[in-house]
Amino acid sequence: MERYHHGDLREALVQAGFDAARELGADAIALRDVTRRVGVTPRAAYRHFEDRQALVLAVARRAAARLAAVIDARIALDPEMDAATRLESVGLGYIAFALDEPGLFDAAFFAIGDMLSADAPEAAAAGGRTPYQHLQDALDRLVAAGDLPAASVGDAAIMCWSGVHGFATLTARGPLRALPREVVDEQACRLVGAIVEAVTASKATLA
Amino acid sequence: MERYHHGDLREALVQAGFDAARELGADAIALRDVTRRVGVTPRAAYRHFEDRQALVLAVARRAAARLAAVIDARIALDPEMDAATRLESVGLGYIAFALDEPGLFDAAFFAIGDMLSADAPEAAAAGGRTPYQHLQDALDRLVAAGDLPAASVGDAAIMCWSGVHGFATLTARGPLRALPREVVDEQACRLVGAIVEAVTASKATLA
DNA sequence: TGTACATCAGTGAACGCGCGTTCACTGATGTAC
DNA sequence: TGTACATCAGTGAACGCGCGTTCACTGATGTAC
Repeated sequence: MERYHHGDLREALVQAGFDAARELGADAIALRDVTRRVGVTPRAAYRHFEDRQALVLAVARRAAARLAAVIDARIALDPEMDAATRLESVGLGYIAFALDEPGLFDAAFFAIGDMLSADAPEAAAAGGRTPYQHLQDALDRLVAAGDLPAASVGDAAIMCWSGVHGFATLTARGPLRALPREVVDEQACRLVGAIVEAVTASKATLA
Repeated sequence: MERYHHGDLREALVQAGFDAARELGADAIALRDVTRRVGVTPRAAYRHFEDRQALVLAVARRAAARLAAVIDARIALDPEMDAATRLESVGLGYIAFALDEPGLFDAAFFAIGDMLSADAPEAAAAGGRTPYQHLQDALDRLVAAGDLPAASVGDAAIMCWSGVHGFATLTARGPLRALPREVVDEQACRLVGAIVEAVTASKATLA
């Protein structure tokens, strides 16, 4: 089974890094460890990646893609949901991912940054969207529905992302990590509901 | 000047760790590096700290105290401000600290967790309050002013902290770190304003 | 169809690094008499 | 007031670890003729 020419060593290395990140977060993505997992010499990694940083980035994109897939799945539950509900689904998917996969969430955060300016296709899920594109998309639908002025999309994106990311950070690995899961889930619903309400309420305030 | 018995080596080590964290964050607090900065043998640190973790915690508390001091200073600008303005000051102080001292902010986050259940006095600033106590205090004043139902304080705390922490993380070292400072400052004002509005609006919704 | 050979993907060993932690120790300090 | 001595706070050297990265190399592969 272990042939000399590996077949797709690059893929295997990214997957091993993904597994490592899942267990312990982005810092745990070590080039030596990853090659060890695959059963290959450390040197072999340099045939496929410039340096450690390049490997970490590839893993981060894969983790981001997984997050996008989680959001995809939430939306797929009810493709006909209205724009506000869709925005809530994006936020709740984000939080659920952070709680269920704190290591991957940590790693993904590395890659999500790319998505602001030039989006990396590797960070998209099967549905074709990156996590940030999901947020954008939901906000656009809110605009189309007349519940958000187009000029407020930028502010709304920052507000949604900040609230949801902060909550995810605090509860997944931060100071609120000791809260029981059901309490966290309930708080998440309330928080996301309040954010969406605040964002759409700005229609009246700013329009 | 360098006497054999150091005088207060413990204090010197915490300060050196603080300096290290300021430059590069919590991960940069290395026991060997810290003793090197102070000009002392690595072994000497074990006379004052159980292990590295204990040193990191001490530094984290000092960083949290610094954050509390920044908030103190904002509030001191106008001791007569109303409750809502005070809450905004807490949030804006939190964000400003993260932007001005990302390394210390990173380190402080370690310690802020303690503040939920048993507060560590070392994490308080001269004013006597820890960062989290500042938030609690501002919310209590909102309740006293009749702008927030007492039953909503818990939800409000999570909402405020999440929004502000997320924004701070995204802009200080996260994906939005490239935004120019003046844009960040303006967004911070809008975000904090919206959060406080949302929190106090819940009076109508929930009361 | 069979073989020569260039290309490519790995090997295996070594480098220097900084880390946390432990060893047996020694020099400085201050207290008891 | 002077000295013996227990206590304490440091020294200095070493341990084993895992890391990223570089070296010269060799075994496998597939293409050209």
